[in-house]
Amino acid sequence: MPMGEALRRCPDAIVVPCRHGRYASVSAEVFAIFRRFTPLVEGLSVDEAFLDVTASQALFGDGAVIARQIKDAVREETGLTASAGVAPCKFVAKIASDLRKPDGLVVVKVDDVRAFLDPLPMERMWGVGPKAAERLRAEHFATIGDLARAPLARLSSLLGSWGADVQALARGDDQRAVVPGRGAESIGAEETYDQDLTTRGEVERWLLDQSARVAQRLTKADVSGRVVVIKIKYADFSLKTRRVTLPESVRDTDSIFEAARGLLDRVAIEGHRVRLTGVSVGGLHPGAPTRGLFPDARQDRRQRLEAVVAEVADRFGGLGITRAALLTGGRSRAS
DNA sequence: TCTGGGGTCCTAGGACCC
DNA sequence: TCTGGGGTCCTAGGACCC
Repeated sequence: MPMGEALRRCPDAIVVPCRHGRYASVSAEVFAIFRRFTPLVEGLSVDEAFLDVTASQALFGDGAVIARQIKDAVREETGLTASAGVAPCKFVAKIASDLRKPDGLVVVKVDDVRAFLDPLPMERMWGVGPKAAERLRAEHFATIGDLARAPLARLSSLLGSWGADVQALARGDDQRAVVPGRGAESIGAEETYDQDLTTRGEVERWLLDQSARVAQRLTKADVSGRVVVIKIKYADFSLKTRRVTLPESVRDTDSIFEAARGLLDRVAIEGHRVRLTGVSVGGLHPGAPTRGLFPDARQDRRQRLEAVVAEVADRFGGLGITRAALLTGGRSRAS
């Protein structure tokens, strides 16, 4: 729930700030442990990854042995428990790892895949969320086995072109390879406000703040992007997104904010109650922008300014340096 | 119960070009 | 001058995941 609501209900609550930097560094330690066993590590999120250990078994033992070693190393070196699933394909491994959290280890051998999947509720499947589950349930589907056995035409009429993929997965047929080193495809910042924003000025101030944070993260990750997206959620939770593809990629606060402000002309603000705003940059590629929207000298200064701001934030936490426009008379964040 | 913040992927329609 | 198919890019929205 929004922090404001939590504190209303629980005025004596102790609020502990998130430590994203800490989570990132522990995540790096854990991923480094994974890479001791195979270079084929595909990160899924900060705390989850696929490992292809097919070629590592001669060195370390079979999948179950490797999973045990990784769990032990993670516990010894970071103090964290980890859950693992060992299976012939990604889809089954993912389900297996979810089954006995925390500190679980579930092994599914090739010949046991169908027997393992069949009785599980279909909601266990990756990609079957509340909406799809509701539709399937109405047609009396309940387990993954039901999906595996259904006439394909029936699944296709319910799920469209996705039906065939779902059935293949339900039968344990997943040919997808483990693809290491996939970087982020977009980087964004957003906030839900404790009190709705009602004026364009307030919304712009937050978009500037969010643009600055995105610029910092882009700079730190050494990537730039051409697509700028804004997100506006109203008090009734309806959502609007507007995006623009720029002629050149960007990564500095001013360029991102200028694009965001332009997009703001295309959504209604005055007279509406805005509960959330967000800015993100996609279409990412490695490195600084090759050519900027501004003359070189100016672009160059912006780049250097952005690098310094990122470094200060890195050393002192949060926005060590910020813009004067962000310091005056605004409303506080919900969390 | 009403709803964090960070993402990914897919679809459908429109513009544009050859 | 009109028509059509195919490809690509862009945009908005939705479902889903951690």
